[in-house]
Order: sequence, then structure tokens, then C-alpha cells
Amino acid sequence: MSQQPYPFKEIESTVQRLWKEHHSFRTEINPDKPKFYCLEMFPYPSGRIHMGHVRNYSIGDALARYKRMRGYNILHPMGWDAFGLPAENAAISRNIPPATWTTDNIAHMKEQLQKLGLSYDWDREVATCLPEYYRWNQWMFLKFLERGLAYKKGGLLNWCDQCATVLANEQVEEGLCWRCKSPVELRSLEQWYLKITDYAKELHDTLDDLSGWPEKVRTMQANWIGPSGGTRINFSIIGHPGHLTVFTTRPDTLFGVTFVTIAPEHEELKTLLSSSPVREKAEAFIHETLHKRAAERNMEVTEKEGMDSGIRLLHPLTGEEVALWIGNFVVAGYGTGVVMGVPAHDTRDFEFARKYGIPVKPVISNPQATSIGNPEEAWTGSGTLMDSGIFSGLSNEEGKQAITRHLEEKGLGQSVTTYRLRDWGISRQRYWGTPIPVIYCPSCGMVPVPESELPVLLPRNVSLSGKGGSPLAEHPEFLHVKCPKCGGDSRRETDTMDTFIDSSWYFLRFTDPTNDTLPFSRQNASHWMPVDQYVGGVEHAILHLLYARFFTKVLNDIGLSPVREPFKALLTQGMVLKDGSKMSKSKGNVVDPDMLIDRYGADTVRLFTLFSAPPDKDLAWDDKAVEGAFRFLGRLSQKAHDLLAQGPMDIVPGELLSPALRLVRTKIHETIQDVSRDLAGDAQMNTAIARLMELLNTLSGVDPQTGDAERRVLHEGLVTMATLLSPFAPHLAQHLWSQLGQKGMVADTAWPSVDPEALKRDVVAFVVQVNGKLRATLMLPPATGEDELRENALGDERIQRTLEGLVIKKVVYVPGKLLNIVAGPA
RNA sequence: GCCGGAGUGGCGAAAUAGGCAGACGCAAGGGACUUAAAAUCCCUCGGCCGCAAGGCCAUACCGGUUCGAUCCCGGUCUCCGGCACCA
Repeated sequence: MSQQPYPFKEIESTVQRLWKEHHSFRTEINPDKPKFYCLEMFPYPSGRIHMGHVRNYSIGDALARYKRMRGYNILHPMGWDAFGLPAENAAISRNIPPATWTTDNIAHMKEQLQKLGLSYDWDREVATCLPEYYRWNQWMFLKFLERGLAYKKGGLLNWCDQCATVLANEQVEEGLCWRCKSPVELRSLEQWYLKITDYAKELHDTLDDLSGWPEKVRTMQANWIGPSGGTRINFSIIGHPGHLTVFTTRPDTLFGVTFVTIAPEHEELKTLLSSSPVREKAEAFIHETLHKRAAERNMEVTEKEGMDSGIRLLHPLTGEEVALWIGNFVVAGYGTGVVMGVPAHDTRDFEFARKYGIPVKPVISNPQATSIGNPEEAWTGSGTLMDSGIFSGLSNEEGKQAITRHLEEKGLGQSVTTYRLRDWGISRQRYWGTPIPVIYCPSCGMVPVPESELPVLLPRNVSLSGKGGSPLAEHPEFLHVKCPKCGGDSRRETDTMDTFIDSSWYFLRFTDPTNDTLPFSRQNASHWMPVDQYVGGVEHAILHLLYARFFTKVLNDIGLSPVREPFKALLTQGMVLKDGSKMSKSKGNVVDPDMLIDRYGADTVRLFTLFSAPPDKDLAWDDKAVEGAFRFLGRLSQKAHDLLAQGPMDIVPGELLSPALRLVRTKIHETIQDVSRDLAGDAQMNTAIARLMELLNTLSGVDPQTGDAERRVLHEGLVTMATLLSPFAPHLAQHLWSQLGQKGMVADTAWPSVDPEALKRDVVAFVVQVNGKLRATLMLPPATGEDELRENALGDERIQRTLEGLVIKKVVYVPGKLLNIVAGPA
């Protein structure tokens, strides 16, 4: 038998042509089959695919192909998250229009993906930068506006000077811009928000129902939304009508309040200060604090600073006068932006009180305190209320409830749940995004663009300087427009939308990608939604997945989306590492997928990325280890060649096989069983592939030259191998399938089923232990009973030697598996 | 600080209704074929002791439950990830 090369290039191009001719992966709704929507996170068209993409899409494709063979009607689409900053940067540095840069990148990356042989229905391809897509962003924005879920507000915002744009809180990482890593500062600007906080409770509470999501991601989202149960308490203001409201999780410490602190940027502060004796000083302090804060954003914890505002409040229960301080440590956007200061029972308040000489009043007994008098630190544990009027003597848990109830009865407070989550700022002063469909009229004010005038097209001929400000404001034909209401001269909104909007509903568009009257029809979405399996990087665990859930809920509320949760199951794949860190251009440790495909073929690259680590773990790239996958496919290809070199053969039903060949058949069917089990549960593709390697190891012991029986068993083994391998290395699988005389496409073949006869073994290995330690393995029929097994074990020389001088005290028997003899000295 | 997750050979990793620890692959060593190399094939491959048969130790560490623990329970250490002046 001659040794043959593994002609992967020829195989892969032939098979890819075959798929194209057969339209193998075109999606058609088939009501006779259960549906399965398999989706991988669509890429940003940066120019070239990287190993992270290869891994993401290899995992998704294996699942889609497996489900297809399991008889599901598959939706497996792909598209492009095509708006974003890099296109503008490329335009500035290389003088190419963003649209051209993006389109070229898409063309190139599509070619790369096609070389991998992924089973996408390319007829459903979408690109978010096309008007056919982004007009629906605008349409949805108008729906949000109608429902009061989009609003414009001024305020201090995170500003990245480098990118010349506003960033959402979610896009600030340790004080740095998530994209360019330069420091973020605060700027006062007006911008559009989406009211995601209206959905905070549902987004949080329904996380429990997402049983197909990794625990890790659910926890991350829960922490991000950050619910916190507490009480709002009103403090009236001396010399002013109304009151200031604080939020606290410790109403039990209310009697320990010795001051109240307000955030420097709090909306009411300016008005209150008008009557303050230290107004000018306070305003200077506020100004200084806010600027310092922006500059020090990326520092760990800023030193606590504050000043007495001169304003005085009244304690709601004791009626005592309490000073209102302005403090740099109070977060304006959380709770009410005002906190009560209880230095005796809060470490921050304690630190602050010490620094400024504010009294400390303990109201919760500390069982660990060594002396009465001025404590050395805040006691934040539990204890009994003291010096708390009628509440003294209660435990602090009782105190929380009693004080809150009391405040509620008197109309001085209420029990509430606050969330850390804040509204989503979506305005961007950038060009390459969806124009916000709003017009400003001098007489009518803000006027939404009428639905019939959508899309508001993004003009092509815009000059980009990168110098800040919105580029669309420099484009007169875009900017100047007549008011839709009164026809007067007006201006368009020149901000564009955050690109996270684009990816917040693309999975719905895939169910109906060419619809030109709606973003998608409810009928098509009802058939395919929810996404049964979503696959992507864990870096999107919070932002993208939260926004997508939010959009799906809103679209459900307006009657469009048939579901409230978009993704039934989520698989977050690990990163691809090289030399211990993530592959990146800046580290110079990238491995180019094209080069690998050229050298080893797509099947090898796919197989290796799936084999080398479980999908959810990080994958350490190893150039040498790739060759293991390549060798496996080469040996498999060789084995098929060896068999076919023997010419055609007849099938003999019910043929009696030699014991050795029966064991080979057992292995074939065990492999079917094991691979099926690996893929059915948590997508253990690495072990599934290991089993296929084991099967080939077994098959390589069968020589087709020996006889017809050998050839027939080998044929069964290789046909089985082709079907089981098809999700992972689809080109070679199809090639073997055809070579072995099978009809049609292996991708459309039913997943093989186990022959229970083949699984039966004459003998199995029984483990014999003495005191829990393995001392012998006995090959006996699987049905061997306890007495018989015991007899055999005691007849074994090694067991006898071990038991010498010992008395048997007990024997444990596990049917079909094990015997443990417990023995000890007499 | 709070919340998650993970610690198994030289390396990537297997194995848990508690029952042979290290499947599969990489690397390494030895051998066959070859003028030679590549490719391929065969053997060895957690540590220690032993000529061998075999024995002892070993799943981060300490302890517990059990006939039996990588798996369950309690404690300790380390690493990774997320959030963080959130009241």
C-alpha cells in the first residue's frame, strides 16, 4: 500500500464548490422540522480575521452542522457590525472614505471566512452601515421617543479627547477610554439617552431564568445592574421649602446621623447655595472638585475632601440641626446623590468626620468594643440599637424595618430598591454611524423626523478632520433642513448613534433580512426566535448582551418582537493566547489564519482550535500542536485510500465476525455514543475529537488486505468517521463520504445511531480492590454476580498474596464494575 | 472590600449519581525503514525504590465523612475574571 499525500487544498476547494452548487446552507423554513437558530457574534470589519474569529466561528459552525444532522431546520447567518471609529481613523490617516474602507474590508474578510468552509446562509448577510439596515435604527429610535424611552439631557459626561467623542459609563475602564486607553475627562454636554433604567428590575430579576447562560455572565450582569434595597429619607431644609432626600441601606443608624453629604454636581445644590453665607467659597470648591475628579479618574481612590455648605437641615426624627456638607466622594448618579453621614457605623463617614472634626455618635452597640467612649473605628457589624429614641433595644435588623415603617407612616421616607445601572447615553459626535432622526426648529423646538422620511441618509462626501465636534455639523446640505411641522428653516441633529445600537437587534433582522416595510416581520421572528445558541467572547458579557436584552424587551412591548429574551443559550468562548497573553498586533504575537489555512488547510485549523481546549477556556496557541491535528487528518485520508485500493466489496448481512473484529465494531459504536453524548451536553468538542482519534487508532489496526470481513468493518468504521467528523472537519468528511460511495452530502445525512448489538461485550474488566486499593483487574462476563466475582478474586494470586495474614471483614460489590475487599489484622 | 471561577505529568488536557487518576494530543527518549533526510511505523514516557515480580508516594495545602475521595463537607493558600468612594 503506497503512501499518499493528504491533498487538502484540492479537497477543500472541490467540496466548497459542491456546497455552492447544492446551495447546501440556504435557509428555508421547514415546518416539519424543529427549528434551531445558531448565531455567532458578528465581527467588526477591521480588515482581516484573527484566530479569535476562527475559534468563535469554528465552535458555532460545529454546533450548527451537528444540529443540522440531528434533523433540525437551521438558521445560521452572518453579517457585519460595520459602523465604528476605526473606519473614520482610516479615513483620516489614509484618506479613504469610511464607506470604501469598510466595504473593502468586508469583501476581504468574507473571502477569508468562506475559505474556512463555514455553513452560513450568505443570502441573509447584513451590514449595519447600509441604509436598508440603519433606517430601522432610526425607526426604533422614534418608537423609543414616542414611548418616552429616549430623551435628551444636559450634564457632565465622559469625554475622550483622543476619540473626540462622548463615552457611556460602560465604555470607561479604570478612568480610561475602552478603545484608545487615553484618560477620560468630564465635559458638560447635552446628549440623547435611552431609558434602560426603566427595565433595570426586569433585566435583573429575569437573569435567574436564563439557565442556558454561564453562571459567570449572569453574575456579571447582576452586579452591573446592582440592585440594592434601602430607604429614602427626607431631611427638611432650614430656610427653604421642600427637603433633601437621602438614600441609605442602613436606616437603623438614622439616630447616629451627625451630618449629611451632597454630591458636588447635584442639581439642587446651586439653588440651595443662594442663601448660604459661604456661597462663593462653596462654588469655588465645587468647581475645583469636579475638575480634579475628571483628572484623577484613573486613580484608585481619591482622598476624601469636603466643605460645609453653610446650609442646615433638620433631622426627621430628632429635629436636631444637621450640617449639609459637599463631599467629593458622593456619586451624583447613584441613589439620590445625597447621603446621611453616620461616622460611628460607616468607614467612609468615619474617615470624613475625623478629618473635619465632626462628632461621632454610636447608636449600634458593638459587642467587640473594649471601652466605651470615642471609638477608634466605625462599627459596621450587627448589634443592638441604642440612643435611638423609641427604637432603642431593637436588633439592627428589626430597627431597619421599624424605622422605615415609622418614616413611611409619617410621610418622611419610603422603602425603595435602587440600581447601579444608569441610562444609556447614545449620542456620539462622530460621522460613521446612524444619524439620529431629529430636527431642531426655532419655532417648534425638537421635531422627530416623520417615519415616512426615513432613512435620514448619512452623506457620503464629508470631510473628516478628527479635530472634535460632529463632522455632520460641517456638512451644510445635511445640516440645513425645513421643519416637518412648520416648514421653517431648521437644523438636523448632527450626532450619530452609539454603534452598540446596531448590534442590539441584528439577530432579529436575520430572521427577515430583506424586509423593507418593517425591521422584521413578527411572523418570521416568531418562527426563529429566540436564538437557541449564541456564541461569542466573554468581553461582551455585560454591554452588548445587556443592551440586546433591553432592546428585545422594548420591541416586545411595542408588539414587534415575539420574545422577551433574545438568547436562550449562551456559550462564551475563551481567548486565544500565545506565549501567555492575548494575541494582538501590538504584542506582535499574532498567528495569521490565512497562513495556517494555506499550510495545513481549513479542516486542520478548525480541528485544532476545537480540540486543544474546551470551548469556554482560554486556548494556548502552539504551532507544533497544530501538526497533531494535521497528522490525524492525513492518517485518516491514508486509511481510506488503503481500503479503496482493494477494490469494491459486497455487503454480507449477518456475517459472523472474529472476536477481534467484533471489538472493532464495538469501538465504532461506542464512539458514536460518546461523541453524541459530548456534543449533546455542554459542547465538549475537545473530548469528542479525542474519541475520533481513538477510533482511528483502533481502525489503523485493521488491515484491509487481510480479508473481506476486515474490509467491511473498516468501511463501516470510515463511513461512521466521516459522519462524526463532519461538524469539525467538514471538507475531508465530505470527501471521504463520496470516496466511500455514499450518496448526497454528508452535511445533510442523519447523525448515525448506535447498534445496541455492537455494544455488547463478552467480557469486561472488573476492578478488584483490597481496602480501596486496586490489586487486580479480572476479565469476566458483564453479568458476573457477587459470589462468582468474589470466588474469582479470591482465586487470584495477587489478591491472595495481599490478603496473607489478614481477615476479611467486609466485601463491597458494585455490579458490572468492582469488588472491594475490606480486610485487616485478626 | 464585595461577587464569581479555577488549582491534576515537561505542556494543552481527560476522568465526578464517590469506584482502575492522567484518555486524546504535543514535546521528549529509543528503535525500524532510508546512502541520508523528510514522511511513516513500532516501543517508552507522573515521582521514588527494585534485576524482576512488585511496592510506596502523588490531583495546591491541612483536616473530616466513607469500604473507597480529583469528586462531598470544614478550614488555609495561590492564581484568574468581574464590580468598586454605590451610602
